[in-house]
Amino acid sequence: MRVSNYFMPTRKEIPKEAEIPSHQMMLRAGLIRQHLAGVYSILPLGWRVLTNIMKIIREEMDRIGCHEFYLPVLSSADLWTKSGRWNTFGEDMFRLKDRKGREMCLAPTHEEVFAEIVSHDIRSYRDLPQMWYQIQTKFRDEVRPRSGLLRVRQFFMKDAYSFDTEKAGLDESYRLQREAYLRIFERTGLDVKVVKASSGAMGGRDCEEFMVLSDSGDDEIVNCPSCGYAANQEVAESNVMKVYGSKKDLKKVLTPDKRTIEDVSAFLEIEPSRLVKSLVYIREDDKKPVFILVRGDHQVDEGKLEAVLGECRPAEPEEVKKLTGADVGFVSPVGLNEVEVFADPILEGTTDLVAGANEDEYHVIGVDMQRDIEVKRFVQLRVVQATEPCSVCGTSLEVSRTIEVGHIFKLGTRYTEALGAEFLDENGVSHPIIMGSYGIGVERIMACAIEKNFDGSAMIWPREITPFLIEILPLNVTVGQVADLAEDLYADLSRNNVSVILDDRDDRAGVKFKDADLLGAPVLVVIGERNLKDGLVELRIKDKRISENVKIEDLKKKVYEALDN
RNA sequence: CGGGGUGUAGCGCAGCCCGGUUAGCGCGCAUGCUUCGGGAGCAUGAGGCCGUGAGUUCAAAUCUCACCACCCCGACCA
Repeated sequence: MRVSNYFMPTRKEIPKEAEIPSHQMMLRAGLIRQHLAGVYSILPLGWRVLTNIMKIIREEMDRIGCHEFYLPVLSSADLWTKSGRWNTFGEDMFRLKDRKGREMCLAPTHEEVFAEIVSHDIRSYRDLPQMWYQIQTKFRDEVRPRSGLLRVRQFFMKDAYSFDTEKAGLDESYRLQREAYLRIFERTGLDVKVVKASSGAMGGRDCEEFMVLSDSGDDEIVNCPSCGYAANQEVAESNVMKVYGSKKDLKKVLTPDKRTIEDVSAFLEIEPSRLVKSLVYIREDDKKPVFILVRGDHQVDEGKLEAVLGECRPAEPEEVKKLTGADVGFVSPVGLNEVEVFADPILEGTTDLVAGANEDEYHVIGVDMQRDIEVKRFVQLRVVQATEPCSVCGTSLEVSRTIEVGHIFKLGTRYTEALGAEFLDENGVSHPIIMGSYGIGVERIMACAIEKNFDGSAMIWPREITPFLIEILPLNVTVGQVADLAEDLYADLSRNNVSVILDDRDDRAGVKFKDADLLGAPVLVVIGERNLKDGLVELRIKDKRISENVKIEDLKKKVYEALDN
């Protein structure tokens, strides 16, 4: 490729809509342009990176016997109604009607469509197991698209599905996918952490997420540097020591206008950890209120909460008032036995606590969890904070922001049962097929690779996904010898199918260097008059931090060496 | 959806408070001359429904209202 006729619209200034490094880089280097919130055009340079990533994914999927499909994006409402997701996907699904008024959607994922194919064309245990995948555009009407390509409404997903006759088979399919994922992320140059996660709307049992540590991410993981325990915050646990306290009688105290933990704690001169934080949530299925209790210095994690309660929402202040007779800030389950209570385990058996009195301007002290509150279930609902002890080995935990690049699920029979995908076993007995689901966000891989390899002005791409492996930079193409040498090297590399780009523009050196920095080829050959006088050419192996002047006669040999390692 | 912010030339911004000539600056773009190993210098030039609509006014980029778009922070996901 020649820069002179390539479309690579670089930008000197950072577009103001971009805050995170990958977004800035992609706009400045001319990889993408925004079309709508969360919808981007991918320009030639960006497309080269994405196709490289897809190529790696295809190779690794093929390697484990997973076969590529191409499924429709347009999908009928019927199918989604059968699986129950026409409703549960809610607003996140793009919906439309055809000219006859038939309801359809733009598929946000493809469990249903694959399961439908299985249900039609797989009959026997002899046909199983199968692993299928596709790399396809997905549409999700995200509540808030953001962070460049990290959270968008139209994106490429590699989604794979496994179909097995028994649980052990699913375990094996899952293992194969998991290992393929690790290879994919290694080849794309990402350092991933595999964490336990919540399966959320997908349903199913076990699942793990592949996370790249980055401050630009919008996920939080907890991990133990010692034993390797790692989990998404939404399922993470820790082992905080209980503080028991002494037995005291319950006593009502005046706490005028002290509504927050900080206020009450300061006013009564009692540590926040001695307070009980009582929150009221309304469960969506039966519309009943529930009390959620955590220690005063802790936060409730709504992800964990939903895992226990199902869908729920914080109660409105009026609802709290009606339930307890007091304003938010003065409430607790003390004396309200008819309301269900879920409490964090570190409160279990503790005493001498402070809680709301269910009367405005009053709290109660001397609360005894056992004596004064009837807890339905003790379960970890709190946000795990950094430095809390690991529940496995006791080491101080780390909490990090991450970007989710992959997610694998052991789905089980949720979709196959709903869609009637069954097989006959050796005895002619019918069983639902056991399914697994495995996703990768293709653009997110690109964004993550940038987050790790862009320093604000220059990019160095990982070799397997770089748009070009090597760039040739003749500094002054009007000088015959410079141009000739560049053209000669370019012709040679092209002949050998090396991914090469030649900046043959008659432009100033500074401009060409800056564009080369944004282009990010790991190998750069700088051909300038100054060095040429001494018979030298500059070879930069940027991903190895090497820069050397090599003799013209050694150039090709050195270049191929640089490309090889 | 709740909270915060921004819409003026392709990009980055000033002007708006306190209405009043042909709406400005930098970058980029075009042409010419000079320059030529890290986003050059000089000169000339093209490029604007001041987000949209309604209102107030003799007069609106500027004031009022509504709407729209985009960005950021929170709840969902690859």
